[in-house]
Amino acid sequence: MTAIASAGRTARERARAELTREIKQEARRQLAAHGAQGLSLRAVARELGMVSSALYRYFPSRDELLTALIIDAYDALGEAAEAASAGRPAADIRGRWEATCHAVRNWALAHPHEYALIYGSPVPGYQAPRATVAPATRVARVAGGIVADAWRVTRDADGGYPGGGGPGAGGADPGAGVPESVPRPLPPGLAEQAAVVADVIAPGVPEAVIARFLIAWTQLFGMISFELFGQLVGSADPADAFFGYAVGQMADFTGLP
Amino acid sequence: MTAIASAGRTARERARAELTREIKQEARRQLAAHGAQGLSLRAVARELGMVSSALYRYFPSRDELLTALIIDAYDALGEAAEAASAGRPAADIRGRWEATCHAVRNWALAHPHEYALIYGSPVPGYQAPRATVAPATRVARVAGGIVADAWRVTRDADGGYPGGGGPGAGGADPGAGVPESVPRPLPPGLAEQAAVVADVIAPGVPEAVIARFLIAWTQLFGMISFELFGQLVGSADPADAFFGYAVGQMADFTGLP
DNA sequence: TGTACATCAGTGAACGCGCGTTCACTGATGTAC
DNA sequence: TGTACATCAGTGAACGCGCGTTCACTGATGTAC
Repeated sequence: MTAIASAGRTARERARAELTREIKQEARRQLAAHGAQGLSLRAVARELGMVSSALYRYFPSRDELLTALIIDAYDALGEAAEAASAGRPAADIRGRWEATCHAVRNWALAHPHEYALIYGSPVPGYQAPRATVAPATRVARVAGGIVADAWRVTRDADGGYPGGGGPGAGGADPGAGVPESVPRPLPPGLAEQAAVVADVIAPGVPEAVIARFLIAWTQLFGMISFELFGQLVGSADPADAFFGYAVGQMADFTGLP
Repeated sequence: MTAIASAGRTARERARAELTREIKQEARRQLAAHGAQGLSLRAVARELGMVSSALYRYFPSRDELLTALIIDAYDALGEAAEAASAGRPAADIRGRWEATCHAVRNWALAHPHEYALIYGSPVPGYQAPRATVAPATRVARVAGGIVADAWRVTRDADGGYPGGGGPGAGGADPGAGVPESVPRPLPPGLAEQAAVVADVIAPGVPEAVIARFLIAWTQLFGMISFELFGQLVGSADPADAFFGYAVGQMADFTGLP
């Protein structure tokens, strides 16, 4: 019985860590059954065989418990995306993009209520605290990294990145031909916003590419939300084929090699 | 005092219609304040100066009231889209598309909680009845009509609709060039689903075009949801410029002239 | 190593609140003759 | 046109339920000497 230097040193600390985990786990179950608004401290306590007031030793209020669940959800999604991207060779840019998109969808399908918690309608009366901002960007960072790599590769190859003739580019090109390839100049405010996004998530990538990436990104989550929330019933449901197709199309659209 | 043949004939009927309207109106206010789960019959009655049991003369249960609100929301959104599209000349296809997209966004911004009610996370424990299906398709019908018109125009002009060389087309074209214009073959299930969508919403339009339209459509709602639910904070917020840009890009992508 | 004290987890009762729905009722409005 | 009866809107009390949070408490665990 050597003293194992585990995470929680004393028995108290270990018990506390474990119960904290169990509370969140049970809360997640409740989330799945009754939604965020239906998450009840009393029900969680009941299920764990505790008295409701005991939970206040672990979370100072219901909202703090919700916050913990939100942060965990963002982290789990971010981790899934990171693993998916890392599972492909760094040079396989399109493979990383597709794997990441599918990982996001798969996580959402596997944890629909946690997905709804972070990407669905906000819980009325609940204001997400600052602590949730950082974990929220984690998944976008994965995608941004892929776009940044794509940009570097394409530029080094021939500088022929569509609509991205350099930072701030995307000037009017009246060229005819296939409509969807007409580059449009970025409207005033968007270029600045895209520059900020690039700084945070994909340094060095021109604004025009970031703008297209944002379009692809909102498409991805719009598609997943539609699938999850039942909006595709009667059209692209089941959504597997549509999803795979859209992911490829949006990779093209963003200009991934 | 001639007998005015108004909608409700007797005084009772008129009073009933009016109160029904007032109840829904007050319920909408509650929705905005506390979300769908926080909608309370008692609170609605209280606000109207009635006793809670009186509401049961108008709606047999809380869920029926929710259903009425959902149907009204779909109808209001559909009507806004129809008006926007009809406000442009029929031949101005891109103008109709952009007006429709902006109308959807503007309605969502003006009625965020009603938008959340129909496009946000589903209310747990509430199962939308069949009666909500038809109104739900109304807004999509507007967009489908525009795509159908676009298809007719482009085909009659030169048959050069991108990726749409006829129904069921979209075959592999290995052409190099700008990445986002590479037509990809539709995966197995998607072509059939797209054909069904075409039948309902945009008759005669080839599957490949419908598939792109579905991508544009999910992008539109993904973007609006991100804006409304606070997911764009730190990137494309405020979203006006991004929205306008994306609408144009997705019109290109769908192949609108 | 053993004792005295401080810290902490969990209890059980209580506060004050709101909810959806049912039911027997009163009184006003509408209808048939 | 006037009366008798049926329909319907709204009342008020009640049922049975669940919720978040506070508080004084007991007893176990940890720490300092």
